[in-house]
Amino acid sequence: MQKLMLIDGNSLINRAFYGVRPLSAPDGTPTNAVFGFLAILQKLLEDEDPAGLCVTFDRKEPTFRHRHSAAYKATRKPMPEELAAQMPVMKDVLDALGVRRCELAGWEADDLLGTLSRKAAEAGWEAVVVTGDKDSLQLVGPGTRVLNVKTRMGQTETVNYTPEKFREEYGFEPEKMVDLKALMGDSSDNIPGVPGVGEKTALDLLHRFGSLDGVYAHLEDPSIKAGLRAKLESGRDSAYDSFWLATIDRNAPLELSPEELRRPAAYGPEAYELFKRLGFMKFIEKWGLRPAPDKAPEPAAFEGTCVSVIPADSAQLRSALEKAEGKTVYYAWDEARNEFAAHFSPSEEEAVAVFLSPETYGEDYPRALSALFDDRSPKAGHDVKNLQRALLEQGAEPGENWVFDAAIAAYLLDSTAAGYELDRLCMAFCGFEPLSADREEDGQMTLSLDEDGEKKALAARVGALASRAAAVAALEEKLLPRLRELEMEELFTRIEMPLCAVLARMEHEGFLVDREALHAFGESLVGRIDELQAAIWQEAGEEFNVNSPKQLGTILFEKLGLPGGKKTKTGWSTNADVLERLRFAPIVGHVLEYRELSKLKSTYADGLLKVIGPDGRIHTRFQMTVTATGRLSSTEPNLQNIPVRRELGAGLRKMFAAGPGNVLVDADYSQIELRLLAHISGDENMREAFLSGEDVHRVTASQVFDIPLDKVTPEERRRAKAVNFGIVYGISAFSLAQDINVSVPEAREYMDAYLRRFHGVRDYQKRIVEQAKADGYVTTLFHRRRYLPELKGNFTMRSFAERVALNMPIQGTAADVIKLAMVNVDRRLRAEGLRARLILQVHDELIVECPEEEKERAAALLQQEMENAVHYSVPLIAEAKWGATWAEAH
DNA sequence: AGAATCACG
DNA sequence: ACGTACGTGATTCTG
Repeated sequence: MQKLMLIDGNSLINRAFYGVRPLSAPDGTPTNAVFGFLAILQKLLEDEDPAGLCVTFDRKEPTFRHRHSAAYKATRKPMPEELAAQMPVMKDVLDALGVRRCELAGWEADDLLGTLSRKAAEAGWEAVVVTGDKDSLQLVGPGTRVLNVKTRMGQTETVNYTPEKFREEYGFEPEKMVDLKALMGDSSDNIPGVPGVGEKTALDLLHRFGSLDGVYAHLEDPSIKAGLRAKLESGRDSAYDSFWLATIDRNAPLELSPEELRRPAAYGPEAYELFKRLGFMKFIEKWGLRPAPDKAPEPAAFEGTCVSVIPADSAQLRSALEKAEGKTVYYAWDEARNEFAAHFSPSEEEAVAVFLSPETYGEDYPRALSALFDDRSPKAGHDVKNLQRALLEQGAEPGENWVFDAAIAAYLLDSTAAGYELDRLCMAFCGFEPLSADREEDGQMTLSLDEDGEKKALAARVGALASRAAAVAALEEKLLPRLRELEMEELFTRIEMPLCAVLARMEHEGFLVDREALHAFGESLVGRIDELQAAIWQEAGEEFNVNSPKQLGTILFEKLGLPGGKKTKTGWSTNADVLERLRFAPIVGHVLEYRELSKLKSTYADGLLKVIGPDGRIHTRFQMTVTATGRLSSTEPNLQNIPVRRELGAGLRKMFAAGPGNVLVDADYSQIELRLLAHISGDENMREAFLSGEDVHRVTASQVFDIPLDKVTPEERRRAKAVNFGIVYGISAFSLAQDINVSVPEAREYMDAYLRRFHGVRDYQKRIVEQAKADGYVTTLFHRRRYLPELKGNFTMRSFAERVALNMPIQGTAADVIKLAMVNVDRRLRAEGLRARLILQVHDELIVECPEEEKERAAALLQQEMENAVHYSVPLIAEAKWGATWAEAH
């Protein structure tokens, strides 16, 4: 049977709008809802592959029904301006894709969906109605399904309502959806229903009496309590009016037949042009959109002479670079081939590209590279840290004076963007894509072509790399002024750019690990893991995969009947929080230990062994453009989450060691986030706590529980610590209660007491949220910013965004501060001629490896630079220790 | 590919 | 009434 997909345009674009991060076309038109809509559409088309497609829209004019309803008084909520501005774009997009739109004055989108689905059924097609609202569920029936689309945290999920599914969920026939709405109403649709009757009551009434009429026919039924009966009696008119309002009219005067709604076989060039203009790279690729054959996209033409130089020796290289003196040089590299290009403009009429390939140089390649990156000019690139690391791996010098990184600039402008690849940035900021070097194809070309062909292939590689370098120049022109406008030039120039080289060297240096000890540790776990598995199977009475939460849940909560609340959307929750409460059952203790050990074995023992380099060291990769707050992250492997909290796991840190004759110096900030909260909020009480040098959690306990400082018990301190953490994260009483295992009212008392005592913090919280709502973003003390579009969303999203608004300035400023400290530490270590080198950062902790004899100086230097990176109204304290291993030094 | 879990600050 | 702490990454299972 052929499928006709009917989409409720208004409902879907609304879903797409909320919770989608801000996004706009190069000309400034907001496009986030359109983008979100397309993402949903793409998934729908993939899943369902319908033969026909139509999107319906509401008109602004009130419908016939609205005008004639006594109950319909309230005006509809106006569409947010930002969304309304996107409706014309939405329509252009659908037209360009050849998707039929349908709207009709005086008729609601629902009526059109109803009418079209009826026509589909009559023509022998299956209708699939897609909507985010529940009203259309009344259309479910033979030949018509409804896909209910929900968006959660950017993810879309659909519920497929067949008649069976509907009956299973609601317990009555789909057409009785109208009766349900008539009773319970629908605030989003301005359907009043019976005042005082909600979903629960309405469902119960329908299950017992079958329909609205049934309910009113049995109004005197003794099972209906007097209060409810009174509500039903006084709400009778409203209920029947609501019934009429909620009924979809499947006979709208529409002339469309399913045949006319067939999808086009291919998308035309209009779609390409429009999507390019909007910056929708992802969809151009996904849907294979192509420009009209006669006008392939061209980067803005360069009027002037363009010279490509492939120097054959260092003399030629030197002379090629002469004219670069003082001009910014833009670099690009090809990771797979290890080829590098420099691009610069000696004058407005000239452009020069210098290209280096290992093929030409052999052993001299490092020296040639060092020359290409010498310090006669400021340098710029895209993903500079990785480029610098590549040079270090080659044995070349990346040079100084790196002034611009397109990826980092774009990240500072929007730290929650989907990505910062060069192509994407070009498209978004300059409106064209650079030529990209398709590496694999090139590789095959060179192998199979003759000499002349090889020259062509080489020219293509040079061209592609030069074009990428030139793209960086174009991006600098767009991004740098914007960074200045947002007051982030300092952050960019003084912190992020110099940090690239520091991180490149840290990655290059790596962290020595004891391979044998790590292997032995892993092996030592195997026996116990097997024992535990056997015990678990025995206690369960059957063999199953303990690693499967699903199977484990079934065993624990169904077979063994342990008390467990359903938590996750796929079934039982079996996380440590849940299991910890069930420790009385021996099997649960065994599962917890099994989990602990298998985590250590798979992620740490086995995982780390896999990434030890030939030099015996682990070279993590620090990501500079990942986090929303400005922190670094660490991957392949992640060295920022090596166990420490529990004894067994902490043993791993004995295997992270200093090289022969060396020692590790580990310095960490004490309570940096709380200190920054004290400074940023200006809370006098909290500042005094830090200035006094007392343990801040004890001070907090003494204040919150109103007891003398020396009477604070360890348990009170523990709770106060949890309150402090919670405050930094923007806590609710519920979560605090959960965390420290007290009742919700009790947790609320703690929080109230806290905010009474630290009213500067309370004022700060209020202030920052208001500020965020007014601006749409929050910033750190270094002006790093994070946009918070979710502040405009529903309750859940808004609450989340409010917590982020509280936390980001604190977490983000801490990130700024330690980054600055790293730049200063690295600079001083080198200036003072020490051999000590930074090798790891773990958010508030820096690790240096140095010769034994430098340890005191390195420790002092670390502490000094960390404590003096900034001078705020609360001192920052760092403590440095040393040892042969990470375990000893921390 | 997404969900669940758990390691860290 | 809602739904429940901020920021990450790796591994494993599952559809």
